[in-house]
Amino acid sequence: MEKIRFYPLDVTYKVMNEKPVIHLFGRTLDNRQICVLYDSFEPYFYAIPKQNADITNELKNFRVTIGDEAIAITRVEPVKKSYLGKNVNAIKVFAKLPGHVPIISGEIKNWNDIESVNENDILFVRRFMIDNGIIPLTLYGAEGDFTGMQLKVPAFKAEKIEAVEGENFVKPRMLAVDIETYTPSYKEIEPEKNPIIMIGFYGENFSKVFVWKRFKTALDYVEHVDSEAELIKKFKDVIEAYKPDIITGYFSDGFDFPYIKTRADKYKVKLDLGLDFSELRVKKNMAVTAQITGIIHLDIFKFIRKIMAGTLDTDKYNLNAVASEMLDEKKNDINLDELSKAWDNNAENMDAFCEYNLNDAKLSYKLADKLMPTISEIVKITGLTIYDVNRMGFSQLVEWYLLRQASQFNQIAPNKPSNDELMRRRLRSLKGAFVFEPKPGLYDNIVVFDYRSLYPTIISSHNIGIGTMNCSCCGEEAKKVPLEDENMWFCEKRKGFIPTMIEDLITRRMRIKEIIKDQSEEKFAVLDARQNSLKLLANSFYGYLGFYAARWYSLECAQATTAYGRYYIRQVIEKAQKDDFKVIYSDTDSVFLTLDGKKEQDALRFVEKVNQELPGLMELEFEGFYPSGIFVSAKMGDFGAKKRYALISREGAVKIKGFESVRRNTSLIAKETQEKVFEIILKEHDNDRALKYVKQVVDDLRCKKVPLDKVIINTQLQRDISDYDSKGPHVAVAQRLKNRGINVGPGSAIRFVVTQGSDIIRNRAKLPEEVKEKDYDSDYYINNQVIPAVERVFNVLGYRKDELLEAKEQTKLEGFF
DNA sequence: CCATATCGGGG
DNA sequence: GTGTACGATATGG
Repeated sequence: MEKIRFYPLDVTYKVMNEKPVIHLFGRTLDNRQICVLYDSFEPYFYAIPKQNADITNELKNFRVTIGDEAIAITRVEPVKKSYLGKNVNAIKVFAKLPGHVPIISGEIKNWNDIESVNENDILFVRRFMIDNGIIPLTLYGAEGDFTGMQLKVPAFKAEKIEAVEGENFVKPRMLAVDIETYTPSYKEIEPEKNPIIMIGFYGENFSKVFVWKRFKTALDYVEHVDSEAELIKKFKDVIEAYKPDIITGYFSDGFDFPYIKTRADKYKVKLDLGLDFSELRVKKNMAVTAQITGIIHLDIFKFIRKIMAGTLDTDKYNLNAVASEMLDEKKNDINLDELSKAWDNNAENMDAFCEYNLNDAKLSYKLADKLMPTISEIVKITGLTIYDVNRMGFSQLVEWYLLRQASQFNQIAPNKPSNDELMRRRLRSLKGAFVFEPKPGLYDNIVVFDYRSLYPTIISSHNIGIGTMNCSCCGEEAKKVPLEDENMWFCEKRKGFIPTMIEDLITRRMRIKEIIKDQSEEKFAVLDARQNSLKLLANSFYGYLGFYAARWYSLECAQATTAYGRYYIRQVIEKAQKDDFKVIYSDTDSVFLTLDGKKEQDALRFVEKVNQELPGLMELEFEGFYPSGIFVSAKMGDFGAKKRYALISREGAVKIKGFESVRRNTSLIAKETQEKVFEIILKEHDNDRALKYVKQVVDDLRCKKVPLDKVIINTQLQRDISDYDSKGPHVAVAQRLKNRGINVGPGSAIRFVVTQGSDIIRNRAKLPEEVKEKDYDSDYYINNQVIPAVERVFNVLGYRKDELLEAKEQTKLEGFF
């Protein structure tokens, strides 16, 4: 027997000799790839019999024949478990193969003596990982022997696998991939029809771009091959030679890998990239995914959109926007429409496209590298593989965290809802947070308080969970949830499963926050990623409880959470008003007030006072002081709209919330004007100067001083031109493109400028290329773009719309004389 | 107005 | 693979 130590990265199983064999692909402590095999884990699920029913004999004798295969229960084991707050005598039902579990459980779940069948849909590999405490990226020791099994990496058959002390695996070997395809302007992307032109790779000390035509190039990383089939073979060779743990790309689940697969199939090139020689698997069901056995495919776009979206400012998740914000780097500025032209034209002037291709791969690599600490921490908290974490949303991450913990806490997990139940749940809604509408206006000396992790701390502090709701042990004695029309309470004697889990996440995070300050830069990054992941997960619990497809769904619990939320925020408002602060706005967990002559110190003391009376982990925080802020009305009425304000910090940073300043169908000039107006009003408190600024822009538009590129409006066709009934300007432009023989379809980006004239707008919408510099319609841009963007702000300040439009003061005319 | 359909990312 | 996304926005009835 030999001993090895290794880090699992990707886990699968395979049926061999009628036995499921777990394959743990990973790296050994001395950094070699390995596959650890384990064949002693049995598939099982739970059956909960009705009270006093003894079904062990029936289960033992159970047989079903599917095709010519006889399927039986291999053995049963009585177990004492907890299920939704109650103790139950359950039966662990074992099967020979994972595939037998849904068959057996499906057959027996309707038996009269069976209350329910549980955990019958937990994937075998995940079941194995939970039951054996396997967490990817952490160190394990295995005892066993190397076998002669044919894999691309050494195979080690383990008799025993156990966690051992040691550093975590932090530097997976990563390779980023990006392809460019032949796609003429305004044509759709068609993998069946159009070839891949080039494939770019970026890794550690590795930059390559392969192209299948020959041309002169000054770039040393460009390599030529003779056909697209060769190119695809090269793709396989590079991956096999580089031996990455992770292959990453941007939207590679949905684009690069499916495209490569389609082209490979066309040429009958086998993409047996898996470490077990299995082929790249592209599954085109609901969401397209691409998977390679033993190598983690990380689609970094998916992770960013699903998990990081809330922490980013951008509301577009294309590579350029995301890289700009996260890396402060951009995509190369080229016109991709020209690529296909250059390709047809003897592959001349290709260098810029090769650079573009490599840069995209590089950006994906850098994004994946930057997010690796966060991904790794989510892996360690949930125990899922990187591949799985990459493809799950918050509710699934919470669910798998709970599933793993449930097993540790001897809980049987509730089932996923049936379709009927799903429909019923979807129809239910809950009362949300409390909002104190702001009175529109400009305010000075603003202080903002907010509850730190309001909902998580409520769930923990008030013991909110399914098993603790309306318990008989406390009954009417317990403190009631502040709901008007319902009598609800949570146990005050024993802590529930859900609140225990969330409390654990919150306290773990608090401990990290305490020690994080005096760490080296490297340690800080890891700890910061960990505390952030803990926060992300804790913050998802409330949403999870109210999520219709959740196993631990409980709208009652979600309702109790928001009820307490409303209660506590109202408390702050009332107490602040009693202490003579002026409350101007409040939403969910934050309160904005003005000092009204008092000092910042008074506000700090107020927070302390409130905190003394809060239960458990709940805490009100002093978020900040702002010398000035403006709250704006959504409609033109007297009441402010929620979540629409702009604040300026002491340092002069303007924080804009809730204004559609970056809308797709807005021209640059409208966006710019809005931003500048906020800046002038908040920084200089000079409304007249802000007004003058707008008048100047209006004036510049009238005199055509605003350059053409600031009046271009970007839109995207949503469907086929013929399918539009009402033809907006962008549809009219698309129609004209089509008439010219250019194939525009859904997804085509249409840029246009509204030009002068007396015709209806859609007939005056032109392509920017067709418009001369000063040929745009000033009135359209003034009245439909710039004025609407700033109108609300000026409304609040007591200006009327027509004042914005009045001509600039006569000073301007002096030039005429 | 509410219900249903499509889109996102990618070239 | 003991599986199947999701939330926003645009259009249609």
